[in-house]
Amino acid sequence: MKYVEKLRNSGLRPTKQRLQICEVLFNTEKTFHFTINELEQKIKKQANNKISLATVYNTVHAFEKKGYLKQIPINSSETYFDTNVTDHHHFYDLKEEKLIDLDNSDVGPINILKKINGKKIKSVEVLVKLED
Amino acid sequence: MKYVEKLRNSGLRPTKQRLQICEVLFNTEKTFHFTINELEQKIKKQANNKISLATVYNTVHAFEKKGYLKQIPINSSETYFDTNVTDHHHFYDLKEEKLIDLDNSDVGPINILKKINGKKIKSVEVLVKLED
DNA sequence: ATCGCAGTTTATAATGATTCTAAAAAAGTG
DNA sequence: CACTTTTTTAGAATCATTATAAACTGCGAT
Ligand SMILES: [Mn+2]
Ligand SMILES: [Mn+2]
Ligand SMILES: [Zn+2]
Ligand SMILES: [Zn+2]
Repeated sequence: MKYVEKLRNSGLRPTKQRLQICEVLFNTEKTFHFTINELEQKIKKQANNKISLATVYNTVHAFEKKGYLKQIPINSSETYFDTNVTDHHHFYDLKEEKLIDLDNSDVGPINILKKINGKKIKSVEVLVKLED
Repeated sequence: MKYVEKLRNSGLRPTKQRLQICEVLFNTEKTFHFTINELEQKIKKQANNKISLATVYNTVHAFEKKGYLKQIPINSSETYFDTNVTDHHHFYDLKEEKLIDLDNSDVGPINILKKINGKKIKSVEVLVKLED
């Protein structure tokens, strides 16, 4: 399995459930955005067996902590995750409630002039809300 | 009362509760960020009488709809609101879980090059996460 | 291979922010 | 005041997420 190493190197045991979730999340051409519920549906369909919801949450949080996923800050009732962990930005289509990637090259360089004492910048994220 | 007109002009009846919440939210030098629970505490202390939690929610949402407040997209269990409704950006101090304003002038001009067919840009918000 | 243990999964319960409900109170109108 | 509409309210409901604790599994040591 191609994800066994990845998991072992992260100190995560390559369990059947984690490997299945890896397939769904990472074995694709394109990266994508998802909620936990969307992921659960995808697993059920693509791997056609169910993984406990608690395990899906646990795994997503474990992967996030290891840097394989990131959370997108959106005002939505459900948390959105992204399999694209490179620095990039987002459109948020308010009507469709869908995220669309915005490459760094689609946004001019962002220069934060203000400094906060004793703190360093961890990330800079732009959210562009879209309406009709 | 200085907020009676403001409410009437928005089609909101100037009730005792709304006026009290106006005092807490808008009768200050500086704008600020808050969660519903922080606002409830502030009301209890500053106006020393309690307003039903449902009313605080109702009022905050009514004010948001009228454009007197805005919601800040953050990954937090509680929703954050802002009494500063001008276009501006935010630092988010991950350890303190506090928002700090970033003026437009503290961030270079942002130019979104990508266009989405049939959609227009409603807002552009930058979130800068801070760590130690 | 077997043992033993820490790590993981799971069903289910608990939590907690937010929303809903429907009855009582207050505001606006004349 | 009498009447209508809006608002407030306490409490219940909702629902995404997290906690629990028992069963299971991966894996290194014997
Ligand atoms: Mn989370
Ligand atoms: Mn809300
Ligand atoms: Zn993305
Ligand atoms: Zn602000």
